[in-house]
Amino acid sequence: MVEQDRARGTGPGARERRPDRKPTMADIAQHVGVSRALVSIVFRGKEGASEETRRRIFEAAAELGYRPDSLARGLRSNRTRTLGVLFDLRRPFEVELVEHMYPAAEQLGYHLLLGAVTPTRGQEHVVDELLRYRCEGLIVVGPDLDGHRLDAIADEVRLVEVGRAVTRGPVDVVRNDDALGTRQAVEHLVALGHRRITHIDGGPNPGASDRRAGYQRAMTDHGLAGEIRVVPAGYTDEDGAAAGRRLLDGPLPTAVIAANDQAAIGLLDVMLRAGVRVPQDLSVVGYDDSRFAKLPGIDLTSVRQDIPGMADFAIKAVVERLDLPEREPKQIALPPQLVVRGTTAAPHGA
Amino acid sequence: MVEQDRARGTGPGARERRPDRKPTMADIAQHVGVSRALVSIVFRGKEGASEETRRRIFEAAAELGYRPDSLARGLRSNRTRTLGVLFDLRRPFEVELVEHMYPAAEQLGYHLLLGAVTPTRGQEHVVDELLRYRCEGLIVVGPDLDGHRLDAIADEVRLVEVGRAVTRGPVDVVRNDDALGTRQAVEHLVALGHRRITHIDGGPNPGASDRRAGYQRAMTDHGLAGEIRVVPAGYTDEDGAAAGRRLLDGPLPTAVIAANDQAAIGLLDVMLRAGVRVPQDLSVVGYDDSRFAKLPGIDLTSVRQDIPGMADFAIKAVVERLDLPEREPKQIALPPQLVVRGTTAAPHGA
DNA sequence: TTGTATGCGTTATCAG
DNA sequence: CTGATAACGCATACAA
Repeated sequence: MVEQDRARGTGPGARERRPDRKPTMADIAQHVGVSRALVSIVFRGKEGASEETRRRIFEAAAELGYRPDSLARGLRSNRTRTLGVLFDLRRPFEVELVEHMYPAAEQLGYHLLLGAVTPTRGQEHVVDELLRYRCEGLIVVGPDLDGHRLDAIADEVRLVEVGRAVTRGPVDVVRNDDALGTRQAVEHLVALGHRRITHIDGGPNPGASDRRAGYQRAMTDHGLAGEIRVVPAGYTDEDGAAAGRRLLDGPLPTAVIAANDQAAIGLLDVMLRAGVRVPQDLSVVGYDDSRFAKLPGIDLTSVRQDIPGMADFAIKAVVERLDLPEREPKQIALPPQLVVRGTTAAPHGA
Repeated sequence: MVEQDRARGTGPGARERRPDRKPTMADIAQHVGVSRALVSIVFRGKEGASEETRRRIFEAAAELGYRPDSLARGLRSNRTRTLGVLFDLRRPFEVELVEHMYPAAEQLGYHLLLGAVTPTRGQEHVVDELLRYRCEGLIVVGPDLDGHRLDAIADEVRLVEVGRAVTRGPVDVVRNDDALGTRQAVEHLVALGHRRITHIDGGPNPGASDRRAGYQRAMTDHGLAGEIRVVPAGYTDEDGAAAGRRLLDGPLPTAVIAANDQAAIGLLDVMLRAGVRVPQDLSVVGYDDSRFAKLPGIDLTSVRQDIPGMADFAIKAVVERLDLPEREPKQIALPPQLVVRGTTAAPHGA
């Protein structure tokens, strides 16, 4: 019932101009006058073909517009050299992480297959899609799945988790040392002379509990256990703004450390509207060093995660486990770095 | 004779626990006790299998952890139902566009294959990669390639350009009506009572010339041709800040329309530092309605592009050209929408 | 250095 | 509904 036989010059007429069929290895073999196998050898860069033959084959390929077929190649060789990356397109942090994975993968001879989680596509769906393409490793950024589900996946494919560990299985984990980040913030403020430093908490969000713990331990280590204050909030502007309003009800601290930049910005806005000067009356530190932090007019002191380092580790970990089947999974927490900008200064009394 | 020889439990030992090989259709056919062809029919959702059989097959697939192989499927059927999307990971606008393409593609039964352009991967490279995976259509967001190169690509695959047209070939183009956006901004300001409205130009960047032209025509249409002022700038904070400093040298206009949000923010910062109150002394309009515009403390009136509409059009266009081979390529410019926030108000004298 | 034969997992067609 | 058979484009041992 496929009645549309669109005869594109089927007859004996000339058909050199536009090949209506994608050229294959057979076409270029015939064009050059060698066997298909030899063409395969040349395209894989294996030895077994003379320099002259290589040249002629590449020439013919360029002329005919030939391009190796990834599907056929992966199917036949049972080796796709592809790594799936699961991440959330709406999170700039994750997008930036992915961007840095490319050079690392390329250098090791692997391709990246992007699996974007969006409001319409859950993690399950994306993992399934990636696995259908036979990716050999999977890098899951900010996993939301429960541990059991990821355990099952780790059974089929090498797995790396970025951001947090949700699995007990043979899985590499790379994350930011969140606690160290807030510790650096505390130490920066203490060095400036602050003592009354309040933490705007991130609630149940990823990394938030470590950031809080880091704050608390650092305060304690500096003899400021008595000054510890934690205001419950979250990771949004609105959370930060609400925390700011609560802060305004009582005597202000001289500095706050927010669980992330968004919350810091919401708080900043409330403070400025209330006539609180930053950094003269109040120092503010964010977390993530997002693009917002760098904006003129915000210029927020913030904690930067080592994104290139995390991307690099994730790629190398999965490739190593692919190459060395018995390598033990590793877990690592990379140190962040405090970026000092205009929202922190010595407190009034100092 | 090729049918039965892949005996799973060949040896006498039990090895049911962990299949060390990825299950295939043959495995699940054998498990259920039907033919492989029938399993194929069921997984393709074609008619020819009883309800009962379907159920048993899906059950067995779930039990064995079977997943259809996209590589083999695409290779054999010569139909991947995959659309390649070329975009720049570092541009939030493009990322958001891609996010909105998913539901549209899914609904039409197509998959998206993401081809991210990064500092280490040029457009050429990405196009090549996408084509190797046999995607049937290609959506190029913000094309940088020269026309000739894209013409050649349009020859191999259905092509849609988003953002601007660089090709003369059979290509669909969807873009924002940039001129209409600045016209809306002008009309908003005129309605508020402004007459001295200056444009902060976007230089050679995409869309900038249309935005400038829209401003000029709208001013003229409102009898304000004599008030037209264009300050050369660009798309960055710094460009906007420099333009702001130039503005401060002379008598200020009552309103400015920046070529994009970034420039508006840079200008905003310079103005606020110089003691110019916004919107009391100066109204400011941005373009793009980026995440920055929505930030508390910025709250920028801005022109929002119809991102879902553009994504939708792009997907539908490429799918239509796939299904209806003779459909003529379309070009369309979608109307943007002005989002009024806190940086615009009536001028002093009004 | 080059050619031959086989199969990867699937779709697709055909006759039973 | 079954079972056999032929591709799809390529990789890869093995023969020449």
